[in-house]
Amino acid sequence: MRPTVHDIAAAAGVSLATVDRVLNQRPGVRHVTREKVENAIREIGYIRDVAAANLAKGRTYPLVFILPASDNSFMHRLNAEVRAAAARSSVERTNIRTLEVPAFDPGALVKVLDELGEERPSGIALVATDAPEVRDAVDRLVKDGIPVVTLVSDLTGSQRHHYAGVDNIAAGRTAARLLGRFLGGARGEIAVLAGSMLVRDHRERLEGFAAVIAAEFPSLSILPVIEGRDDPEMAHMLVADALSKNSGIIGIYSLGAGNRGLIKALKEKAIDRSLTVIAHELTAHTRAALLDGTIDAILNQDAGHEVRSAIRVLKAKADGLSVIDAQERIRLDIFLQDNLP
Amino acid sequence: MRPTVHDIAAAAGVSLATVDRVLNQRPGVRHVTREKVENAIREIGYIRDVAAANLAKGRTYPLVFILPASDNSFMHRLNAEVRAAAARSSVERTNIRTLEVPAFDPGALVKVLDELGEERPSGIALVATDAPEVRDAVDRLVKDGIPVVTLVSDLTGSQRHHYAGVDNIAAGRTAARLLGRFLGGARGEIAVLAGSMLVRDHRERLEGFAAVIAAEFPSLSILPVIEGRDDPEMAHMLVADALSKNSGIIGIYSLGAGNRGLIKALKEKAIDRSLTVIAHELTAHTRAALLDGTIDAILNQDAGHEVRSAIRVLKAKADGLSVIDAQERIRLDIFLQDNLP
DNA sequence: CCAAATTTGATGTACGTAAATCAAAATCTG
DNA sequence: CAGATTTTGATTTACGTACATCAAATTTGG
Repeated sequence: MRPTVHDIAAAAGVSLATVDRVLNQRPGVRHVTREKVENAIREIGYIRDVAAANLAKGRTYPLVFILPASDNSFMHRLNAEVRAAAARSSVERTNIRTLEVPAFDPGALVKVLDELGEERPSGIALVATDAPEVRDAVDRLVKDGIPVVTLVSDLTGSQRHHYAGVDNIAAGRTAARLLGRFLGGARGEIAVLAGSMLVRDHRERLEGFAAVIAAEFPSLSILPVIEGRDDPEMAHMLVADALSKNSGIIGIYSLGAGNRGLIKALKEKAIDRSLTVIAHELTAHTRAALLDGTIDAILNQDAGHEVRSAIRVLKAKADGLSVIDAQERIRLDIFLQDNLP
Repeated sequence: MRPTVHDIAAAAGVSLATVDRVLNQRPGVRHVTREKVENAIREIGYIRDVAAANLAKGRTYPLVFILPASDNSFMHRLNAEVRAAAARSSVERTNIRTLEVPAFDPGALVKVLDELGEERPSGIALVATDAPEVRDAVDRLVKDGIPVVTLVSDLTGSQRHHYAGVDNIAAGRTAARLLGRFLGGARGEIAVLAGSMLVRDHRERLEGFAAVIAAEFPSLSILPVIEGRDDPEMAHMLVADALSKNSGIIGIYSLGAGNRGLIKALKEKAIDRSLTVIAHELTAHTRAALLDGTIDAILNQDAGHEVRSAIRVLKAKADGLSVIDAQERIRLDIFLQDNLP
């Protein structure tokens, strides 16, 4: 049987009340006594029964998710997953609130973060806009003892407790190797469709992609990045245009959203050409395109896993517990026609 | 606030004791009263607080993992993950026991399963040997109300509650497409190294692999399967032999274990040849081979995820709760040099 | 309609922890 | 050393559920 507070009391030769004072850092315990109790805790290997403690405290974990107000399918998905998690709140003792902030607006994000500093929720998960002032705001929260997890997009050099998202440099590198290998030594040009180079995850994907292409596939050259602002219409126009003008394009890497437009352009302009296409994010559209051969591979991050992981980590940090690292690593999913879920 | 048993009692106009009798299916409640209570439960949306219930019951979940006594790195890994989970037992209220049974021995497995039917643990996870008598033994357990999860290898047509493992047909198909695409239309022969065609997961991988090669890569032909019994020595010998005798081999698919031997053979016999190699299971050896270019891609199933998922599912089933399906889907990991964990 | 059987209610204890109160003991201050 | 202060102990209640006991009410059978 697992040791209880009573066992600590017996082992330390003190009363239950004193044990409680030590465990919950309440005042009124002499230094020597406190140490006696702490030693006993260590010796008998006491671990607080979090379930019982939460029951006694009537504890819930108020968590806040800060998401950008972006109108693309991935953010919708993320939002839906947060709501799904909120629907499990009563079982998980969480109390989840979602705040939407304008995308790419560090000022707005900082404002929200600072307000949350007053409110002191049990944890905060945010899709970070990578700016120094945001980093500082996050560091203030962390210093204040509030668990912070970055979601999907990380924050350079910040003190955030955890990042629940994929390694985007690795994603870009993987895309490059897949594309390069699929093209099998052919010579030609690669078009890259991104949302915006202002977003850190897109920048990182491009960085990884370009590095591997340059180092390992010298017969391929990357055209100037097409920025489609994650917007299907715009992506459609820009890609169609590029395909019309440049007949040397043999591959496309779509590292952001707006793939609906990309696919439309491909179906219009490239039925005769055998383009190799790698895209990010599994949606109804990209899935269909993968199955009909318009797209060759899809790289994906599972929004549901990211949200659930963020919640697990925030709860654990709030209780000062450790997490199972391997469990919280968000993996890059690679989908071909054959392994779609 | 979440409704409690008291709220049910009030809503149904009965006493706490009666609610308790209904909730825990104790006798001595008239049919009409039982229905009144059940309606109240449904109406106010009561959900039992599992943490409090477990506390009151002093409940633990005795779980049994049945693993084959195979001496390959994947099974070692699986074993280690079960032990790691057992180490978390006190926190998770589990009580995990591992039973090793001879591999490929349906009789031994059935015997163990039948004994467990007497013992009635909270749940059983087993690496199934795909045989009718095993299926029947599992179905007996399920009929008896014991939650059963197959792990890594599934059991055809059985009533098991859940399968915690990858879709091996999809894995084989994925391997084929990767290999085919990487080879870019070249003509030649593909060697397949398996453990044994008696194991269901290996058979399925081959089945998927062969289907896609036949359908989509007609320039490739598959050589008769090499059965290395998941043994490095044997794999080494057989692969070296095949490479010596057949200069038409341009690709290799290793769908089982024993990759250490494969890699050794490749380094000895194929330094001059540009073979494309796809292997299963990420180990220290395959990882190194992937990084130095000996292997081109690794397909992997995460043993840790499989074990943790099996435990979550068994606990949920034991409590009659539902699981988050997306969370319990075991994904096929595809690793290239660039996205290794 | 009465006795027997069944159903229901009332109540208490337990699980492991948190939190509060009050009294007793120990320590410190002057 | 008295008195003030700090530290410690003892005890109680609570969280939401499980489970047991005994009494009271209701239903059933004859």
